[in-house]
Amino acid sequence: MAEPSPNRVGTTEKSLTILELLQQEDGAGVTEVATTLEMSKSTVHSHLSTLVDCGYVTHHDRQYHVSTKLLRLGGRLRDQSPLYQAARIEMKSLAAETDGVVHLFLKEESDATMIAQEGYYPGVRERHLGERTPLSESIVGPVMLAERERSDDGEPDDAPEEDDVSQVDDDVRDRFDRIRRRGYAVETRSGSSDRTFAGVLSRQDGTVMGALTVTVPGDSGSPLSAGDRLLEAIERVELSLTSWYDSQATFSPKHSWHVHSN
Amino acid sequence: MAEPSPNRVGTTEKSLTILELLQQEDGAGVTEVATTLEMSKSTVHSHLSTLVDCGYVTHHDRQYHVSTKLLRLGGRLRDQSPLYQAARIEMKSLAAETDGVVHLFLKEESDATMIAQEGYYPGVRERHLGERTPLSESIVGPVMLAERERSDDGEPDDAPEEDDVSQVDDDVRDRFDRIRRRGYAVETRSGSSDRTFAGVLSRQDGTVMGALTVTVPGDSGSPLSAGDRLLEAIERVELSLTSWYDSQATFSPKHSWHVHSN
DNA sequence: GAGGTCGTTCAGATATACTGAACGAATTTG
DNA sequence: CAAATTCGTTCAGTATATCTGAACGACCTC
Repeated sequence: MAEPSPNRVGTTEKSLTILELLQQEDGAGVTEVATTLEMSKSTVHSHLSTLVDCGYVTHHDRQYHVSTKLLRLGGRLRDQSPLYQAARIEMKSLAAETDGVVHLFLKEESDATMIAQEGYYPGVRERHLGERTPLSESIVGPVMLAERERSDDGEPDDAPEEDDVSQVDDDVRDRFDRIRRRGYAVETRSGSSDRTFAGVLSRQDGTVMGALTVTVPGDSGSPLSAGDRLLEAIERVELSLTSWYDSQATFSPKHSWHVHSN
Repeated sequence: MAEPSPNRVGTTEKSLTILELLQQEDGAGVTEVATTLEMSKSTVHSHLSTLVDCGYVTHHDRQYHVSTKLLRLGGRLRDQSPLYQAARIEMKSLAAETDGVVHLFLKEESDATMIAQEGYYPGVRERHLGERTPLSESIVGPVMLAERERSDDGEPDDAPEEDDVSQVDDDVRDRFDRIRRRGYAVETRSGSSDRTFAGVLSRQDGTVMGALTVTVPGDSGSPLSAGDRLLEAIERVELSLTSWYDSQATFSPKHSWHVHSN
């Protein structure tokens, strides 16, 4: 919490800490925040009043809750992203045809963030909106890493960065080979009969933008059709995505949308 | 912007203003923010560094963007809400059976906030996640106001509050009567053949929690089935909702979830 | 290669955020 | 029903941390 703070910061950090505490506890009073964060009551009151005035916190009945403004700001970030716009239609049809749950992930550095969900059935693995999981822990990780290796084969491009893919053992490498040949990865969670199919979304130049997954219950129809259907959806999303980028590039070459090409 | 600020605030307000500017412009540089908000470049740099350290802003390639942390915080607020949990299953089935788009609204004071969407088809009215519209402008407004009037008839309950329903003309009153008798409202937007059916979600005691809407294309099947199907879904959601509140009330009578009973 | 723009850093001066105590109100205890 | 406690809020003073302005280095443009 009390970082060495290489840059110059201070008051805002406290306000945001309070905000996140309200999120975790979902709702708290002044003294509760003050004792938890070891701050003066009056200080907490000032910060909370500020957050209320700015619309980030509500103040009903002596309890402070985070408001829906965070959802609104984050939602517009998502809605404006070309990845979401390109995937929207396919997510709907993919979920409808497979009768499963479709998740859209956005690649951020070495993590994958879930930004959209379509479909639902009781008992399905709960993924939270905006949930950020490291690539090494999620199923989208292997498929992204495998895809990256493939593009690296084509052209050395940039530096290999900070990832331990260079020294993978043969076991993992074999798995990557399978994923690469098939185009998607399959995961069967322990304790559940659900199967999750995950494929990567990348641009024409090979940069990975995100991933698309579809989870179907174990007792659903043909097990292979979901994977094939996923590949079709991915192909269409990538097509729409590249066409969007082309139209943007020729129009206004200002700033490309989140091209963390590193 | 420079409000009279009845309370004591200051630095945090500036940081949040910068954050919202980054959201609107989707991404900006230091000088762009400084000139827009009439602040010193070094000041803006400090605030942006703070936001980056806290994870609310990313800093790739000389451009500052809002990160997905806002979506994550807002998403957890939504996922934990009993309204969303109760409506999840019904939203899916309602969207699937009507082949339309289902929106879930949360009532906040005199506004309705869209917190979840299920289904999609090209050309449908775009509602943004977290979008907050006054009750007077949206279709969910009349249905909520009509429902409130009905509950007011039953028991005077609280004070009539600040709303101009008391002096509505007969035209509006007739519309309310129709909505009350049917249970939902229908809206046909100009320039589109889509029809939106909106119904209110309320607890057993009559307090309005939110609204559920389903929008179907004009050329879809039977026009009435969507409304009937909506009523079924609402009934089930309200059932699940009240049972959730009962289990919570008997378990821990600490703080009820967002009971803006006023 | 020169001019301009942009991001970043640094030290000083000013403003302002933090502390502590006290008040009123709501809630719980006896 | 009354007393005591808890909680939220307000207020003035002090010390802190924020803001300013200029200067440096990097990047892009002409």
